[in-house]
Amino acid sequence: MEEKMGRRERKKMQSRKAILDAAVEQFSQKGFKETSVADIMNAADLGIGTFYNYFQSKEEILVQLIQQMVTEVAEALRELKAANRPADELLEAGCRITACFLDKNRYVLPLFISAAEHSGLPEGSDKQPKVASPGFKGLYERILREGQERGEIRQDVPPELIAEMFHSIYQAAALSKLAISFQENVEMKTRLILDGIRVRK
Amino acid sequence: MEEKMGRRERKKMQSRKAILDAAVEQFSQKGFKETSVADIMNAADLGIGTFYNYFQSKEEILVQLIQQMVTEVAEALRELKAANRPADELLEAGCRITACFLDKNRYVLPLFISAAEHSGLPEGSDKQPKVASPGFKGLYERILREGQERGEIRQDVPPELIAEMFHSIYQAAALSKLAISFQENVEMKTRLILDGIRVRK
DNA sequence: GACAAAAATGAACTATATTCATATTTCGTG
DNA sequence: CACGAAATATGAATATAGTTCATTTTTGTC
Repeated sequence: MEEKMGRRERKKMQSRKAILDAAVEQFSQKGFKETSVADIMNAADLGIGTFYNYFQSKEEILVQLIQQMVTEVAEALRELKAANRPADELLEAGCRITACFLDKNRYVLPLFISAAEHSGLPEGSDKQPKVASPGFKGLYERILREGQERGEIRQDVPPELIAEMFHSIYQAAALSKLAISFQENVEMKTRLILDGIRVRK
Repeated sequence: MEEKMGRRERKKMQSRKAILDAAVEQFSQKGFKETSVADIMNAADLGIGTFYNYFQSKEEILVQLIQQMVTEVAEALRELKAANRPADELLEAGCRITACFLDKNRYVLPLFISAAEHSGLPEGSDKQPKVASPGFKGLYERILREGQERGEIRQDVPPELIAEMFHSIYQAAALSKLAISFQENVEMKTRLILDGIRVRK
């Protein structure tokens, strides 16, 4: 890989990072819609026009932020999966990892939610950004499928469906107004699902 | 109740309905964000300014639309609940009613989703419209609680949590890209949860 | 130091939500 | 019926924010 990097590229990375950081800060504080591109660029101490040298639109930066976070968590999950543990254990651990990540990075919750917004666009719309979930959902799906192959998970539940369910649990927990913590919320639900899909001995 | 209504009020209702209908049509077709107030009012054959005699903002009309739909479904559920059937049966029927309603009213799905958008706003924001869910979630919660009292539902699962879970299932199904129908999607997940929370005999 | 490529910039452009002063319609009253 | 007041309708004007672009500034090379 390229380890060398001219001053130019380094500077460009710096600006990019400054914009991303400022965006996280502003989005977390005021929400996506209430944050203007001008807000972001002021916080980043850069001219407004500069924004469009790095991102195609205000929406794109949100998508990239989410993408980045999902990748980070998915990476941790993938490592765990390599250890070849039974599916239910993996899923429970996965939920713990995710919850832990979100707990440490409180600011992502509002972003996570803002992402849902874009799904409101009608099917064909070319503006529709393909948001991050495949990374997550695909991984969960594979874990479940392999669990089925090993006879740990019931055969009569479609993995895509359960994966979707796990995903929606995170989404819902992020929005939750309940008194319990994100972690508790997600763990209880996860265990419930696992009880439902585990092959009973 | 007032059954009498002057021509004036009748006309006002007419305009209101025209705007709501036009909004549903336009939102369903182009999505919330892509629909302008002008689009709505053109479709309703009314002046643009008139919109603001009926709704405070473009967001408010979305909230009212959702509110209206949720109320409609919740009403059907409430009737069913009066029949005093066991909780799991009620919940399964509830899911069927909701799925059926959404199937008949395809246009609400995009709206349903657009509603999530507003949850992205930070907590304190006075702009945050309190969206519809309480009607739904509250009802599910009560059904679950009564099921617990009758010993049909496990005591160790907080009803608020399960209610939230059901809610998120609908949300997710609306967004789902899976091949199966909304109805199938929701029914499978519902049965899974029910299996998890029913008291085993 | 001079030239070219890359990056930064903010004024100008565009689109759209919202306001508002005015016009039109409705309806009770003399 | 006529009149005035209250309700409703209206679209031009305003304000805001995303995006473009011609220009300037910075960076790297010879």
